[in-house]
Amino acid sequence: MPPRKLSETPGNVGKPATISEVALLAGVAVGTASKALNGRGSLRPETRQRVLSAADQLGFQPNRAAVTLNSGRTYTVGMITTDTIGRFSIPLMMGAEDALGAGEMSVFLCDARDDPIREQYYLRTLLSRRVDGIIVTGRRTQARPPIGAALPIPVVYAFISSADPHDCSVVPDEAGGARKAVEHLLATGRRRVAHVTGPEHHHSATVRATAAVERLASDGLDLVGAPMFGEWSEAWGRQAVRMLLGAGSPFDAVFCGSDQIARGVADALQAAGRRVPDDVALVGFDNWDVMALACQPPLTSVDMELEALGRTAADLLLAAINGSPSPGPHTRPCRLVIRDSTA
Amino acid sequence: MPPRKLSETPGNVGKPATISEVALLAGVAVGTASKALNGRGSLRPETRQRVLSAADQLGFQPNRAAVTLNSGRTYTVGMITTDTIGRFSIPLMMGAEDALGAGEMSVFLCDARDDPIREQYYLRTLLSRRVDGIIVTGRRTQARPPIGAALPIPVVYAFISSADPHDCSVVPDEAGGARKAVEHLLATGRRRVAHVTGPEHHHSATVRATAAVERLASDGLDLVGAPMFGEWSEAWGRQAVRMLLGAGSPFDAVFCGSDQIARGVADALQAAGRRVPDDVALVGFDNWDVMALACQPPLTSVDMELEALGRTAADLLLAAINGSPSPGPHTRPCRLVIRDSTA
DNA sequence: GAAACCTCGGAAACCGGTTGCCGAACCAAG
DNA sequence: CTTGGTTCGGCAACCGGTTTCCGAGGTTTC
Repeated sequence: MPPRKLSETPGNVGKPATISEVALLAGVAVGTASKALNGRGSLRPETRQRVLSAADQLGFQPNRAAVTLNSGRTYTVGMITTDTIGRFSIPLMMGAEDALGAGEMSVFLCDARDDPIREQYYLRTLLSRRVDGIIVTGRRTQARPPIGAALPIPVVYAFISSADPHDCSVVPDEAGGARKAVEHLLATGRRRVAHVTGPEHHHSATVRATAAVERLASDGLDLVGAPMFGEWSEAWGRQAVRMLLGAGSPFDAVFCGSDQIARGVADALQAAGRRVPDDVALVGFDNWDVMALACQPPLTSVDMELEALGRTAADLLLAAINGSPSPGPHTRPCRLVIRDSTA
Repeated sequence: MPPRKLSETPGNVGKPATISEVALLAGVAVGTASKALNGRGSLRPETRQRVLSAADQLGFQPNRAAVTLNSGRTYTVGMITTDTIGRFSIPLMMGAEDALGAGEMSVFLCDARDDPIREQYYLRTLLSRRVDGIIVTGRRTQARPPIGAALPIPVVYAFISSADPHDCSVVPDEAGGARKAVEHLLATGRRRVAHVTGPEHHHSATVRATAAVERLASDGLDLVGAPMFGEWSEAWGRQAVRMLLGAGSPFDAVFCGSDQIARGVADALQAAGRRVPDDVALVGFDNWDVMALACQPPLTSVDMELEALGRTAADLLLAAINGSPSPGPHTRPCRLVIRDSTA
């Protein structure tokens, strides 16, 4: 990114300059100006310089539509969030936008709002605009039907995955994240671990619960009770603690399916006179700073590294656009962030 | 440059067809096909139909670059978030994207990350892509320097405002929101209101505090103590309550500059044995569902209606693109959402 | 001094649509 | 049969660049 002056006044006003105006000012033909600006052809250095300074003087910026028309490339990708732009989409989008911007790509933002009609509308729009590729993101990790069949451009699914195993999908290793959480609890001496999480029909909830159970089993341990499926809410976390305490089975750790649940659990434990982490250690999921840091005590949590995931998705898309596709599912590790709730 | 693949799949969702292919299939000239598809010129209905079904059969979508090239319009706008995409930008962006999508416009997403260099880079990119207009958003309502001088396309500032009073800015009426909050507390019989808010150097904090003080004064009342400036965090809310209780001045309501602060206040009040709303009524700001609903009790809060604000900004931009600019600042009212914390 | 070779830059085709202009074909009227 | 008016659709210029091809002029070589 070359440092430019903030106000190139002559070029800023009115209509953008065209290459023919540049050529006229430099006293050359249009084609020659094009070569000079792109470092093509063989020109006398002096001529090239004359064109360059004319372009600079006029604040010339090539019209991308014209460039697109004969290169076939738009240097643009579409990003479709299948559901509403939310807490999970944002870091994904930021990571992707970052990686694409570094590759001189611009990003079309499309918010499909869980509506298949809108989704297809945006798909058609993007194809009409001849984007070089598409990233599909969403809130849930569950596999979804491909967004289209036999598309002329590469598509990468980020966070969500495509039901077609040949499609390129980038997903977090949620099971691995859950294992890391359990391992950390075991390493700090906990043996009686309960699990409170979201609804059973939610893919993430079952994957994480299953991984937690299996990891405990490989150390010959059982979960305290069954995995407690409920909602992704603080209220459910509080309620679950009341149920746990009522059941009477002792427990010294709770692994939660989300930070919101964990925070509800923390509040309810405190209200019941149980100390965190002394009596009960607590691990959340998502590493959502708003929850994890405001919780008392601050929450150990599993971070899915969504921004890096978005960046990876963008890199894979760029590679596919440049002719090196990486079909199939790709998994990225989660990271455990240790804070006071398990100290 | 790989050679263009010709139709290998019978599926029409495949590679983009050109208008000349449509014309060939329909047995007409290219220009005629164009007229048929756009309802221009005078064609026999039968001919028009033949072209339309040919286009349908090939899944024809006009190449937007070509359309752009001779209309000069891209049907695209840029959206620059000056700071990181976050909690405030999202509803703004969603609202704007919604309104623009309804107008057949696509949106370029640019995340400037509080970096002026990135901002100018994106501005140049957008201008090079000949977007029809630009929306500038950000996290803070404070006026900022114009993003560029004498730009050839309209610019609308949403949430943040431009320091140039001739620029079109759409901002929430934060002072009005604060007044509504105070009025509601007064209407429910509270007389001793404290105010806990964010840092004094933050524009929103001072605007809201000033409005609250003035509204109380117009009823002949004073704030309990001075406005308490601190951070936008729960921890500060908790600390402020300890300070308030320590100071000894009785209070029956706390108006908070954010929901996060309010939640901290709620927790600390409960820990101190004060009941909400019986002993102390509580009003937050932002109506951030995650905080306002999870708070115990659920929080009365001021909603800045950011999504509607984004929609308004987009509508103003569309109007400006179509030749009817609305320069200067525009203010949109806030809405008070009443919940149990002031019941 | 002539032929071969370079250098440099202009002319024009092309990308994929849109649109103004013009002429062919058809019809009715004189 | 000619004239005038209409209808319909083709031709070609144009949008703003990129790229290929080619030729003018200068230089080298024998």
